[in-house]
Amino acid sequence: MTDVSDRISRRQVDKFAERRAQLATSALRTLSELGYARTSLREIAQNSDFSHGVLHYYFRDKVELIMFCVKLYKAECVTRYDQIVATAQTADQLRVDFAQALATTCDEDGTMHRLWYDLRNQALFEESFREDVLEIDQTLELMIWRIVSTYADLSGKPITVSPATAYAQFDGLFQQALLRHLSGDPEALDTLKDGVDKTLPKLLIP
Amino acid sequence: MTDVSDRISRRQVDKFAERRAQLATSALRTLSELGYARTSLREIAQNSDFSHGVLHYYFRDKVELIMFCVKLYKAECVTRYDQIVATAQTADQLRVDFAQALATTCDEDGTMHRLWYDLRNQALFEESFREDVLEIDQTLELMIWRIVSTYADLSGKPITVSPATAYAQFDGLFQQALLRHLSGDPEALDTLKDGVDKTLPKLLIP
DNA sequence: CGGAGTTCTGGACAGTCGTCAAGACTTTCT
DNA sequence: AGAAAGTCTTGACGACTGTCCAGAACTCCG
Repeated sequence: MTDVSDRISRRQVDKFAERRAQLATSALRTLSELGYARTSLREIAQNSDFSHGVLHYYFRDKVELIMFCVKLYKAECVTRYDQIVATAQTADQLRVDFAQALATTCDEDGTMHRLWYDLRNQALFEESFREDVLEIDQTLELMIWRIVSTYADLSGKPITVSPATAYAQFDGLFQQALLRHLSGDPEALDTLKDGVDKTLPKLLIP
Repeated sequence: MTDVSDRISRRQVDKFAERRAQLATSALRTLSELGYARTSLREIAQNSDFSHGVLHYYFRDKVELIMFCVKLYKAECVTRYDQIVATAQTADQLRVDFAQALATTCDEDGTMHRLWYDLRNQALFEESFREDVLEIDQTLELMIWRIVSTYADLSGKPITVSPATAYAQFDGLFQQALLRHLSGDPEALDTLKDGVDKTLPKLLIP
């Protein structure tokens, strides 16, 4: 009896979550194209297989939908960099791979990443965004910290800065590169790689 | 053709420009409070001494008004840091003053600065914003570069990074601190100062 | 004073927006 | 089979937006 109802409810929950993810995935296309402010629920629905009303069936409001979208993207994004940590054999290789990965992300996922920055910026104004934004920011900081501490291990030297400082520096480099890159600057990606190349070693004692 | 630019050239520039500045100043209050997306022209007018119609008498559209506002703020902002360069006697003093100035700006002008970040972010989506945003960004990069190169002179050591990299790092630190500070983190400003303290010396050859 | 030029008001317009609810369609259970 | 629950569509609502404009109010000079 309880087994049956459990299975039923679980299956329905799965289906519910599945459709949420499906809607979120198609919403991400629109959001990354237009940004938070200019994206309407009708526009999202038009770029999906459903009508605009269904969004309120699966999400409480616009904010919940968008937060869900960005978390979905970020969760997948972080794993990509952990692979670099796992496969790196030498400090130099890690440094090069990391710089290349940031440049590739900037190039291929630039439109997605600008959405993240857009949302993080909204958190500067709207308090309701802050909890989720800070949480995502924390996972990114930890991701960078795994890179840096692995680099330190491979180099055999201690780190001199805090996780927050390390993250802020690379985030600044990436953001700057993103702006230049989207503006059509052909050197943006190389400048990014150069910046990372120079910055990473300086986080350790020479 | 009655255009805004016509009025500028035809009339006594003084009075027209004066009112533009007056409107922009009062608009800055609203903009820094609500951000780009949520600020309407009616809201701006309500926080000024005029009605909403007058904004289109002095500004072509919303974009021109907002750009004018941010340029106004940034012009004043940059000068504040040049004073530090002018008065610094030693490298250590410059480093401490710079770190303190960033922390003070973050604390006192945080709401203004988040507007700048908001606008720079819009440029990631809207092409029409990019020209002005890149121009302002350039003046900020140069401002940081004057700090760094003066610091290098006083230290007697050469710089190892490009202006773009130096600016990106400090900008990242500031932005991170701003988010934490506005979120109520009491350590945000100290973390910022610590990050700047650690970052600035590492831009030079040890 | 009077009229021309300038500045400002407040309403109208044509949209867009998020949200909601009534109902239709589909799936699942009894 | 039919009932129940779940899913989705459609249209409507009020609120809000940037822009424009007719005309009131003001300034200034002859």
